[in-house]
This record gives sequence, structure tokens and C-alpha cells, in this order.
Amino acid sequence: MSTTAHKSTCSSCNLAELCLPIGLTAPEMQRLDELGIQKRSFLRSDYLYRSGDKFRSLFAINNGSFKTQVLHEDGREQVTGFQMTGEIIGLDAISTDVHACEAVAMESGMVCELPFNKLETLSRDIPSLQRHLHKIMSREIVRDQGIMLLLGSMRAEERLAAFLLNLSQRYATRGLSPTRFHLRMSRQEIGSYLGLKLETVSRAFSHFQEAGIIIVKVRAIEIINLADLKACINSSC
Amino acid sequence: MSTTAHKSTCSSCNLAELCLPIGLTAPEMQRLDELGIQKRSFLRSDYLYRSGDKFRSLFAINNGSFKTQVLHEDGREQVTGFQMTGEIIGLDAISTDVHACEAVAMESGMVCELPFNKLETLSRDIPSLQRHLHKIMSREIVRDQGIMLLLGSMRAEERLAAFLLNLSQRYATRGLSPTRFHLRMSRQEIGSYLGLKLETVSRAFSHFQEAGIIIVKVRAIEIINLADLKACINSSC
DNA sequence: CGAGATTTTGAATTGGGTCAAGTTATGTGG
DNA sequence: CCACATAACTTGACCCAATTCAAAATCTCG
Repeated sequence: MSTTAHKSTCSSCNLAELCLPIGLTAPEMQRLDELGIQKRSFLRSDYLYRSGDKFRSLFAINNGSFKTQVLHEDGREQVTGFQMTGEIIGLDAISTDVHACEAVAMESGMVCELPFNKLETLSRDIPSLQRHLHKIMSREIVRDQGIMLLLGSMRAEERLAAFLLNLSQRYATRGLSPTRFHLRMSRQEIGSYLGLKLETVSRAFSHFQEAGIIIVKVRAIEIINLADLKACINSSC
Repeated sequence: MSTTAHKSTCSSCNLAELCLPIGLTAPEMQRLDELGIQKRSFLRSDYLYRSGDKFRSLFAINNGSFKTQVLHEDGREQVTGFQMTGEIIGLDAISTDVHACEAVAMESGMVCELPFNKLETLSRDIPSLQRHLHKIMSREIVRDQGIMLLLGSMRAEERLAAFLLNLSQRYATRGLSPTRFHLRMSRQEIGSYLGLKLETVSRAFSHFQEAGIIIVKVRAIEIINLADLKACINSSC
């Protein structure tokens, strides 16, 4: 927890999702700064929030990564997403003022806490911020629809291919290699996200490797042939 | 398309989701009315919008019902939801200004068209409307997470039980019978929504009937034992 | 009424799950 | 820095829930 948190400006906070793409003017930036954004550091396996927690803030991930998961009464849990630098989490809680899922850190890092009341107030004065907030929420809805398509109509290897391609594309967006990266999540977590058992995930990785599409060294992934990986998605390889 | 559309007030438009729960004052109602809401009628199998259409408006369903579905390049399609009276559709399009899915009428009815630009402008002046809009979007995110849980971790009969209970609850909210209702969608559409084949859906219906939990006459459903149906969801009956 | 669409049911098949064993990482304390 | 313990991952063999294919029954509507 930084004691100089109130001094953080939008740029120092790296609110990529929130600030960069909306073209705020300097005075607007100033006002956003007045939100009194708090930075918070977190360690691997820390909970940012839990299901049932009172909602106060959204969180912009400065660096590090999270998984979000929903819990069912009977103990079942389903990973609903993996979030990385620049992404916003907590949107699910706006609906009821209570968090509907939980966010667990997969590696340590920093978040900016964005008090939602203040964000709403400010977005009444700054139309571009208002619009941007709407877009972020809508983007989450579209993302979720993509996962439904995946879970509802793809076979195991198609799901894994789609997952790897999604990661690849998100790393590329962040200026990292789209073909060589390190998985932050376990086979079990990937399986939960994709609606598969961890053994199935492992077998699919092995199969892609045998097919010469990727090289897998446990969590280190190298995509040898992006086109082939894309082709997997409708032809089942 | 009604020529008296501009005369429609909020209450006559039955914008349950949008108006009723937010406690607008009379002058605020007036302003909302100034949106110039257009009513539009539609027939069974009409498209309200298609994937790729330019985004202009959200739609509040006055009466009738829709399915929304996403399309994959290879022709696969996945039903992402069934919407009924009082629900808002089109939220997915805010993110890119283009509709990401398509909405097809399952029975004829009426919608109110809510021009999104005007909605945004107005919600800058009416905080309760702003808050409500945010809640509607967030609720959609939570709903989607529930479907991910269903698709990712439930067996066929659990999925169908969850689906029937969801319908039951939504009919109850609308003052209709929670135990006797008519399905607006085919086995094929239910299957797409639940990530199952139509034969599997049909078999699950038959099994529930044999178990004395429901009575099925094709699309006419009677739930005999709500508690048993709920129990299906974690014990696989 | 009749034609096409939808639904049900049966039988055979299979993709992914389950269970189990062995292997490779990872992290901890000495 | 190594040795050990524990967690994570891989692989094999078997099994079962759901799919596929097929045919019959029922429904819907012009």
C-alpha cells in the first residue's frame, strides 16, 4: 500500500484501459486525478475481492494478473476469466452492489482502485469518460459471449487453440511476443476456464506439440505455427 | 411501426427494466419521454438487428420474445440468451458501435427503440438513470457468468433444470405462473443455448417426466415439484 | 387434410472423464 | 546449495455421458 497514492497521476497509474484510448484533455486528466486513486500492491494468491464483498471500486490492473471465478453453492467453481495489465475488473458487482465473483492474483503486482461513485460523478461531466465506461462494460459482455460460444460449441482442442490465440493476441497488444510466453495459470485453472478436466488440457497440449504446432515446456509456450493453430478452431486440426 | 410513437410515455411503453425500478420524478419522466421513443412491432422470426449492423439504439421489449445468438465464421451458431418482456437488448453493440450478435423474434410483439446517444446525454443529467443503465449492463455480465458456470461445469440434466428454473423465476416476476408455461423456443434452440444436442434435451425432458418432476406436452411445461427440480442441479437427480 | 417441421426414441459410437501411476517442477528449510 | 516434500503435470487404460445416425411419431399450419 503506497502512502503516496494520492499523488499518482493517471499516467503514472498506467490506466491503459481507462485513460489512454479516450483522448481526455489536460484539464480532464486533472479531474480524473482528483478521483484520489489509490494504488494497492498484491501478492500471488491474494484475493482482490471475494464473492459477497460490498462493492466500492473497480480495479485497473497496473501490472500482474488475476483470475476471476464464480462459485456455486455445492462447491463447484468456474474460472470466468484471466485478466492482465491494463484490464479493468469488478464490473460484475455494479449490478447488486455486491461482488458476484472473486478475483485471485496469479502473480504479484499493483492495481489502481477506482471508487465507483466518484467515477460515476466524473463521467457525468466528461462525456468521453462516460462513453468509455460504457464501452468497457459492453466489451466485457462481448467477451463473455465469445466464451459461451467456445463452451457451447467447441471441442476440447478447439477450445485450447482459441485460448492460446486469445493470449497471443493480448500479449501482442501489450508489445510482448505473441508466439513465446509463459502461462501464469495451472492446467487445472485452464481446464476450469475451458470447461475441461486438467488431464484433457494436458493431452491437448501434447497433441499440439506432436503436430508441430506449438512447443510446450510445462508453462513455457512457443507457438511455431500460428496459422495452423487458427486452423484448429474449425477443422479440429 | 406506430405513427403515434412520439406520444408514447414511459409507462405506456412498459419499459419495466428502464423506468419502473429507478424511481424517477415526474419531471424526469417527462425528460425521458423527450427521448422520442419509437415503438416498433415485429413478427415471429423477424431480425431486430443482425451481427455487423451499425449500432444506434438499445431496445426494450414491450411484449413478445427474442433469442440472441452469436455466429462463428464456420457457420456454427450459439444462442446466448432468450429475452422476454421488460428486458433490454443490444448492450453488446456499445463496445464497437457494431452489433456483435443478432436478435431474432421467437414470437411477434413490440419493442421500444431507445437511441443510445440520447440515453447517454440524458443519463448525464439524471443520476438515477445513469446508475440504472450501469446496473443493467452489469446484470448482463453477471447473467453471462452464470451461463459460463452452467456450460463449464454442469451435466446435461443439471443444465436443463437450471434453464427451467430460470424461466420459472422470470415468469413469476412477471406475474405469470412459475409452474405452468409454454416454451417459445425449439429443442434445437434450447440445445444451442445449453451446449447440448436437441436429442439430449428431449431425453432430459422425458427423464424429468418419468421422474414425476415435470409434465411435458411438447412445448407446454408443468412443473410438478419445484424442489425436486432444484435438487437436480447438484445431485444430478 | 397433407406436407414439412419438430420431437421422441432406439442403438451404436466416441470424446472426454475418471482413476491410477509415474514424472517433472517448485519451494522450503537445513 | 542441496535434499526433500509437495504440488503440478503427463500418460495410460478403462468407462460413461452425450453425440450421432436412423426411424418413427407427433405437431403445425397453409
